[in-house]
Formats: sequence, C-alpha cells, structure tokens
Amino acid sequence: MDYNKQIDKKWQDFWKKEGLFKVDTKGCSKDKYYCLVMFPYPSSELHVGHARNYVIGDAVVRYKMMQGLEVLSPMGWDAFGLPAENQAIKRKIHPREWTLKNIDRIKQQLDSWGIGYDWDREVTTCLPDYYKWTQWIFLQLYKAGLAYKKEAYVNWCSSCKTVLANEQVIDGVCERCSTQVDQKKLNQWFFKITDYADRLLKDLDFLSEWPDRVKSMQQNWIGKSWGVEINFSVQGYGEKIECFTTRVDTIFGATFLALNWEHPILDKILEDVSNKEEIKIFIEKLRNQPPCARLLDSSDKEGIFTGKYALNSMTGKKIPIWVANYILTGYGTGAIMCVPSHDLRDYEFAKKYDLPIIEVIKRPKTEDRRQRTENGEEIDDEDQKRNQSSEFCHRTSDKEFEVYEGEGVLVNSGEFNGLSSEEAKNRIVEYMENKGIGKKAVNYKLRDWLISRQRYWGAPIPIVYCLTCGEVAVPLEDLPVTLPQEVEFLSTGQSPLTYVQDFIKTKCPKCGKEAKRETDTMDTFVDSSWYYLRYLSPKEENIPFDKEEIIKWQPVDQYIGGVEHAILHLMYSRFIYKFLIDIDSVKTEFPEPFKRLFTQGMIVKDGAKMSKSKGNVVAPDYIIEKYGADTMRLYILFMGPPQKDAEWQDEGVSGCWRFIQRCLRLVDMFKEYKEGDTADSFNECEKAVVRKMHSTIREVTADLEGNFQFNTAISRIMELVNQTYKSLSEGELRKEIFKQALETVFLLLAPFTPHISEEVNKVFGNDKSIFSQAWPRFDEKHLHQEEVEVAVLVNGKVRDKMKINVKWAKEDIEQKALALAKVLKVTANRTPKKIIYIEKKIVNIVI
RNA sequence: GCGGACGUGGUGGAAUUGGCAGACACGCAGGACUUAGAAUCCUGUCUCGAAAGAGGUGAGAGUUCAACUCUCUCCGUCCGCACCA
Repeated sequence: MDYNKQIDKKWQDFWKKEGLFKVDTKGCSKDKYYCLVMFPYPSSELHVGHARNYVIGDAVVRYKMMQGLEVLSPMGWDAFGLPAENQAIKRKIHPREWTLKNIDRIKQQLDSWGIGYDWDREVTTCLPDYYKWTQWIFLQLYKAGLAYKKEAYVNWCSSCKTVLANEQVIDGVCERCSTQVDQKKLNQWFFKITDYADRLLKDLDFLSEWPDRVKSMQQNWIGKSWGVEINFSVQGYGEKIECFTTRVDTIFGATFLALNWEHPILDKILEDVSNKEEIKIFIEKLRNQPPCARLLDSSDKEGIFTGKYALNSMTGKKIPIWVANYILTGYGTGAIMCVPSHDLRDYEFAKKYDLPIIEVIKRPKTEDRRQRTENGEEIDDEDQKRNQSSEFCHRTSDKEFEVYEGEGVLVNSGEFNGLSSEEAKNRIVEYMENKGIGKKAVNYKLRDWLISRQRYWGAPIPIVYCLTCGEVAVPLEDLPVTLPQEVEFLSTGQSPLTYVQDFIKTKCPKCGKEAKRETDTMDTFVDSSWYYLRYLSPKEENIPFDKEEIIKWQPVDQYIGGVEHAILHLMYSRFIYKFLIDIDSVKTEFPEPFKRLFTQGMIVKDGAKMSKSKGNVVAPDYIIEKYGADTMRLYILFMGPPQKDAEWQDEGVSGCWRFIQRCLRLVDMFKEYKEGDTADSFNECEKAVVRKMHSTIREVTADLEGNFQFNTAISRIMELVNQTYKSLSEGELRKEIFKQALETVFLLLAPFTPHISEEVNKVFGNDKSIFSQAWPRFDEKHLHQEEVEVAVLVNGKVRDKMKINVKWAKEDIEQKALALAKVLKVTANRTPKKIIYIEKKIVNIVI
C-alpha cells in the first residue's frame, strides 16, 4: 500500500462530512467525556511543541470514542492580549485583523494534522458575543463586592506603558519586553480572590488526579501560614503596631520592631523626630526601588532608627522601632517583631546596626533525637551536630554565635522556660488572648487579582463614572460594552480607549446625565477563566451558559495543557468556578472545574526551548509534506513520556515513518496471502501471534488508562507487528489469524495514526469509520501459556534458564533447577539453605 | 533558603511496582539483494575479556534470598517560589 498526502486529506474531509466530532450535548444518551485542551493564543504559526498538546488531546479523544463514550472536544481562541496590540503598533495592522488572520492559519494547521474538534462550538474571546459574558462575570463579581477599585502601587513597564501583574514581572523585568519595572501609584480594578484563598487551598484535596507538582505549586502560591498577631504599643502614643509571627515562642527574644516604608504609623510617629528629613529620604529611596531590587545578599540589608520605642509586652522591655528594607509590603501587617537570635535575616540586620541579641530557644537535646531513630542505634554526636546545623543553623563567620532557626526548648523566657516550642506557642497565645495583646491569626501569600489593563485589545470593564452618581455598573441589558473599531495607539500610558470620544461619552444608567466610561480593559486571564463553560452552549444569546448542560457535562473529565499555566490560569479558573457556584449560576456536585489534569512536557531542540530568535523551531508542515500527518503524530507520541520534556530528533521521525511503512507492507502481504493447509488446532506460530495480540491489547489499554503512556503503548504495537512478521516467516498462519492480528494493530494505532487506520479499515471491507468500532478487548484465556521460561539464580545471580510447565509442582521445579549443570558447577554439591520460587519467574537457590 | 521532579548504553527511553536491567526505537558496524545507490531484509551492538567469566542503573552505606525500585548520607541536574517573619 502506498501512502500519499491524498489519504490525509481524504479522511479529514470524511470526518468533517460525517460529523465525527459533532456532539449533541443535550440529546446524547451515551456516557459523557469532556476532553479539553487549553486553547491557544493565536499569535503566529504553531510548531511541533504546540502540536504535542493537540496530538495528545486528539489521541485521548479518539481513544475514548472507541471506548463508546460521547466525547466532547471543543476548540477556541484566547484572542485578546498584548501581542496583537504590539503588532498593531509595529506593523499598522488592526489587532482584530491580525488575530483573525492567525486564527485562520492555525485552524488550517490543526486540520492538516487531523485533530478532531467540534468546530460548531468554536469560541473566540475577542468577539462581542463572547466578551459580553466576560463582562457579565465582572458585573456579578462587582455585585457581590468581589470586584473593587483601589489605589495601589503597581508594577509599571515604561516600555509597554502598562501596568503589570506581579506574575508578569520576571526577575524584576517585564515578561514581554524585559524592561526594568518601576513602581507607580494608580487606581486599579481587583478581584478579591483572597476571599477564596482557604477554599482554593482546601479543595485541592478533590484533585486526586492532578499532578502533585501542580498542586504543590498552587499550595505554595496560596502560602497559608498559621501564627499570631501581636499588638505592640508604641511608647508615648496611644498607637499600637500589629505584627504577625509564626514563631510566637521566640517573643522573649524580640529585641526590636521593623516596619516597611509603607507602614501608615510612620506619619504619626515621625512628627516630632529630630532627623525626620533623613528618615523621609530613606523611605523615599525604598519607595522608588523596583521589586526587582531583591536583596540576595545579606549585606544589602538597610534600615534607619525612627527614634521611637515600643514595648515588648512579654518582657516589658522597650524595644526600638526601625524602618527596614527587608520588610515586605503586601504581606502580613507590614511590621514584624525581630528576633535576631533565631532568624537569620533579623540577625544580619541586628549585627549590622548593633542591636541586642538574646537567645531564647535551645536546640533539643541529642537524647530526644536519638529516641527517634528507628532501631535505637547510637549515632555519633559529631554527625548529629553536623546534620542539625545543616538543617537549621547558620554559623556566622566569626563563630561567636549560631543562629538557630529550628524549634527547641525555651530559655530566658520567664514562666515559659523549659517548654518545647510547640507547647510554648499554645501557652503564649493563650496568655496573650487573655491579656488582649495578641490573637491567633492566619496569613496568605496570595494577593488579590489585579485585572485592570491600560490597553485597547481586551474586554472593556463595564463601569461608568457619573458626576452625580459616581461609579455605576453598566446594566446587564446594555452589554456588551463594545470595543470601538477605530482606535489610535499613542504611547502615553493611558489606555488607547481614553482617546476614543465616541466610546467614552455615555449616559449614566442611573440618572441619565452625561457620564464617562471606564477605559481600562480586563486581563486576558479573565477571558480564559470560564471559556470551557461557554463551549457547552456557545450560541446562547441571552445567557452565558446553560445550567442544564453544565449539570450534565461538568466537570471537565480531562484537561490537557502546558505546565506554564499551573498557577495563574488554573487558579483563576478555579476561583471563578467557585464564585459561579456561590451565586448559583453553576450547579454541580464536584466543586472543581477540572477533574483530571495532564501537563505535557516541552519539546526542545538542541537542548533549548524552540524560539524564532534561536532559530531552532521545527515546523510541522515540512514533516507533513515529507511523511504525512500520521508520521508526525506517531513520532510526537513515541518520543518519550508525554509529561516530560523531550528533545526533537529528525532521525526519530524517519523511524516512525519506517514503522508505518512496515505495517502497510503487512497489509499488502495480506491482500496477496494464500492460506496453506490448516490443521484443526493452532500451530505454535499461530499461538504466538494470538497470545501476543491479546497481551498487546491488554497492555496498550493499560498504558492509555494510566497516565497516557503513549510511548510504551506504541512500542508494544511495534512488538506485535514484529511478532506477526516473525510468525509469518517461521510457519503457516491461517488467513483468519493474520487478519485478526492486522485489524488489532490498526485498531490500536487508530488514535495515533487515524488516517492510515481508516484507510486500512476500508481495505478490510468496513465502510464506516474505524472510530465507530469498539476498542479491542483481550481474552484472558489466550494469555495463558503452558510452558514458560524461568531464570535460575544461585545466591541472587542468574546462572541458567529453563523451560517449565506451569502445572508442575514447586518441588519438581526446584529439583530440576538444582540438577542443571551450570547450577551444579556453582553449588558444588553443597546443600542449599533455602530455595525461593517465584511463580513463572525465578528460582533462587541460596547456599 | 523552601517546595517539587529527576539521575539507567553512543542517543530517546523500557522494566507487570522488590523478582532475568537495557523492552521498543534512533545511531553505528557487518552481511544479503542490486551494475550502483536508495529502499528493504538478516546479524551484531552496556563495559572489560580471545573465552570461561567478571563488573554494571550518579557515589557510598543499610534492609532483603533478591534493590534501578525501599531507608539513610553525599554529589549533580531541571522546574516552581523566594527576605512570606
């Protein structure tokens, strides 16, 4: 059989004509399977790295179809965003035009690879029929008090002239243009995702089928920690300074307080300070420091004494209040109690400015640790000490003092002396709560989601500003707030919408007077946080999504995409989903949108991520031109475990091509095949093929049911093909068996190489699509083997192998093993201490 | 620093979860068929050794009849977070 490009095209057209991937979400009666592949940002053409994503998704979709499920496989476009706007500025193309042109091109690519989608459900986030509902979601959040505006210091990229979210700042530079990021105070819209922090954390428990890596990244990002909030009263003022600490057991060692430059109390306490100007200059310096000026070196720690003191409420001693550059803004209260004896950072600071250091925690005694070792063996004291220091201790260069950051036993802590850290924490909180000087508290690293963008190419925020009524939400019936087509891109730092008079000018929905529209647009992560719901009813004009459909089709059974979305996209989607559940817009048993998540690895070339600038991009189109779609698909799946990064090797592609040719040659042989004389029962060659066939079905199915181990699945199919060749050359096969073997090969290959599988399916006289056939089943009885080979080991070392009949008694097998010449040579007539027989595997003789 | 993943031939990678390490491919070498090449087919290919044999899964120890797999220590690579009090 000849493979040619017409075959690809022919079957792609066939699937389209037959509507193979069309799903009637309402009407279908089969069990549902919602397979979702992360939709692409339509920038330029897709390369093989992107292809991996879609090929994996397609293989899953086709496999599940053959399993008899109703498989929903939609596709769409994450079409708003910065690159389109950058292109517009650079090349004077309208973002919309550029985006839609790219969509056409990518769609054509996906088609030519034979990726199957229900295109009737296509969703494009930059079109009004979609972003109308993104705005709707904004308004729901607004109504619930979860969308709010606040003035805040934000990351400002002077090159892109825009505000960046923290997560778009990589190592202190803009993720897109690598310009140094500055700080700027602006009025911004936020979503209050922090209200959901605890649920986002707790509900990770529902996600047993997500990779641990992703879950731990999310956990980390939420960053929940338990501790105590302590009030320190400022001497001479009625004011208090709140500090959060996770180590209240070290309170007796707190010898100073440190504030960040933004702390509100500074204005008050600095009033009558003599060196006020000096301090202000220092604060100003910190304010202008971009977040990238991360202090990696301890010597970078800087601070200034405010001249004021607070009281350590436990010791009653007065402790100085400092302003320091190492106190984070936006986490905790902006003030901390500093314990230089048990916190390395505080120690470095105290050392530099000569502040007192009081040890209050002793490392637990070695006896305690010794008890913890399993077998009670003594452990060398020196070793212990070394281990401990590597864990918790930071020896200072002058060796005067070791900062011990671990837990231990309290000293110099008044009535709490002798308690363990753990006990002390409880007792001290209790004491503080009674006295009203502190209380248990929880802190999160997670911050509210900044969604404002001073950009044109995004969904307009549906808010109007009226001189009389103030901030007014656009009524639902007025949605969408349409993005104007005519726009000018001026580098001013303002949203281009600011200059579109027709857009800005509007009437206040409340009082009808002249009003102005909000000119910021939304972060594209808002668009992508709910698209999977829109796929279920993409054409609905009056509602964002159909509740009934959601009950039926949510959660997504399998979500597939890159790890780069492990934190933001997935966190935001989870948040929005939970919110929609809360406002009763989504009804579901399972509180998470994506039941199972698969993150595929990157394809690298010459050891590096593919990029135009490196010139190492592998274009799929040339591979398709040379070998066809199936070869590319097969290689992408065969190159390695799909969740791991893999190096692209052109030689590997030709290997897959050869395999396909080898399969097709077998089909040719079958067409010409003349059956010889057949006996009643199968001969050895036939038995071998049948056995291999069934074991292959079993293993390939297991590989796909597991963690999508396409690479091993394919290698097993290769083995079946090899076995078929071998049996053909070694003896007679009746035609029926030859046929079964071939049919099995192509059924198993169908999810990976759909075009050729369809073609061969036709050779066997089936007019219907191979994907309407059932996935093959194996029969246990064909796996059974009378005779198997076992390895014979002496003292764990393989000495010989022997064939045994599985019915033989254990003793007989052992006797036979002992009698082997190679075994006798080693045992030299010594009687074995013990013989271990593992069924059908091993005989181990211990002497 | 914290969290996670990982370390196996010249290369990509297998190993029914503690049971014959290197499946399946790539590459390479030799051979067959060809005027020749391409394609295809066959054979070989962890290391040392002529062979018998010995060694071998980053290093070292331990548990076990048996360890790539489990435990501990160390070394190294990749990813995420990072002055989170």
